[in-house]
Amino acid sequence: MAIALPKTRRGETSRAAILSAALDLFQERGYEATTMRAIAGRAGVSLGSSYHYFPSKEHLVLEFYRHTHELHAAAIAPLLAREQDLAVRLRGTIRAVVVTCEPFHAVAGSIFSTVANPSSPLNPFGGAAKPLREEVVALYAEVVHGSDARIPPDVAALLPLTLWLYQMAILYFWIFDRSPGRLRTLEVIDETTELIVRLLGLANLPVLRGSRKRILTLIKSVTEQA
Amino acid sequence: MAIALPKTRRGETSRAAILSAALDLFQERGYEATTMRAIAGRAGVSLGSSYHYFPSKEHLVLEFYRHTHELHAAAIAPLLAREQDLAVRLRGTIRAVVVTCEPFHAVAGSIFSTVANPSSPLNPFGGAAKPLREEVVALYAEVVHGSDARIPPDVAALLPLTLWLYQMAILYFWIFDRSPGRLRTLEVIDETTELIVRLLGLANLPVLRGSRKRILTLIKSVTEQA
DNA sequence: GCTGTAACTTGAACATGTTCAAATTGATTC
DNA sequence: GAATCAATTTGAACATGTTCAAGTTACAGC
Repeated sequence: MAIALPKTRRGETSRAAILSAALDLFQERGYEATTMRAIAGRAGVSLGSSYHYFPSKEHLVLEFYRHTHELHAAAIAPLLAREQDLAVRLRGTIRAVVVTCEPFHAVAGSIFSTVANPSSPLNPFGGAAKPLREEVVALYAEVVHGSDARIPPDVAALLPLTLWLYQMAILYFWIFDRSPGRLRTLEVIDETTELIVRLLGLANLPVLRGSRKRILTLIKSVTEQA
Repeated sequence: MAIALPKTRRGETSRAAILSAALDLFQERGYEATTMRAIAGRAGVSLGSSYHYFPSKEHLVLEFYRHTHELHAAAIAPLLAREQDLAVRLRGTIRAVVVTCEPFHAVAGSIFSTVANPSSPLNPFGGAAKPLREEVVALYAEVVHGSDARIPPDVAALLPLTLWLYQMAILYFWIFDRSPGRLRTLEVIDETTELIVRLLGLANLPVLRGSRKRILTLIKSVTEQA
């Protein structure tokens, strides 16, 4: 069960070959159609060896997820370095998510459901995915704090986590999107990012103060469970 | 693949026995721990017979879902007949969802993930689950329209579908809730239902008009995909 | 060079969802 | 009552994720 980190060069080679074969095959055939035997076969190792480095097929998905996160982070680095406007930063970041994931669109459905399973070790609220989740949340913290938007501290504290949830919602929509060029998802992104930024601007209105407090308490309560 | 509806009394008996055995076992052992062989065994039929009436194990989950929906609808009927206040109706309805589902809490995780899988025939946005989804949406339409709340028509038109989404979100939270008596979920329900009703009251404020239109367009766009 | 040990590798074995061709049943028709 | 035929039932066979005990490798210490 425990993940065995390779301790020799030979082990590193094997682990890397298995991971690389898995990523390729997931992309080529999808998650379910990729068998552990096929992964082992392409990696040039035996079936049992795969289980030495990855406790289950699901754990290979986690690596897949990490892979796309790294692509995404690299893709938006220039934007985050250059741009100050929050709406532009947010829109660019979320657009980049779906652009980065586009090659995996056909695969994404089964992967998402694997990850959404609360009893899976991989579910984003749970233990195994925690390091990766924190990386993504940190990325959204940079999106927010690197902007020139003036956001009340109580809102700013919870915004990155909320944006991470928002990203997951967009991805779920994207999975169902069959429109050419995934245009509908891009439209929804443009709409929602603008809406979010606008609502952030309204958060200081007296009439919304009460609701804002409620919402913040709620988000804190919901997320601290994870 | 096609679902075979029983055409003889004998077939009806078999189908009913399989379904009943499945519901019992899902509750006793959970979804994954229940094997098709165990279902067939308890139902007193052979393994192959189960597949004559239910194309897959997942399809048995759909029946499970339908079962809880019927329990839920029955549970809230008195409330809906008596009460006029929207906040009370909504809170009672959502509370009843988690109360009804409580016996299945341990099982709910894997069931939810099965259902959330976009490539599953069962996913709530897709085809096979459509009739049931429409029943649930209709139930929320009754919650809204049977109240004395005065809601703008454009909002009222989309509210039931939105509340259905809201119910799914609450259920997802509930699945993770390990607090005694599921108190945290009940708290979140109280908070969110009050928030929803309050925001509905604010929807007519001029400053929110623009956002309201945006939000409605968005919800329509998101849901018509299904 | 030898030995011991930890790391690594292997593939057979197992459990379980699913398929399918063949067997059985039971009602309808003559 | 015999023939027919669709509905139903059966269980063996298959694919695949996972486990595990046994085998192999390679390096550290002598």
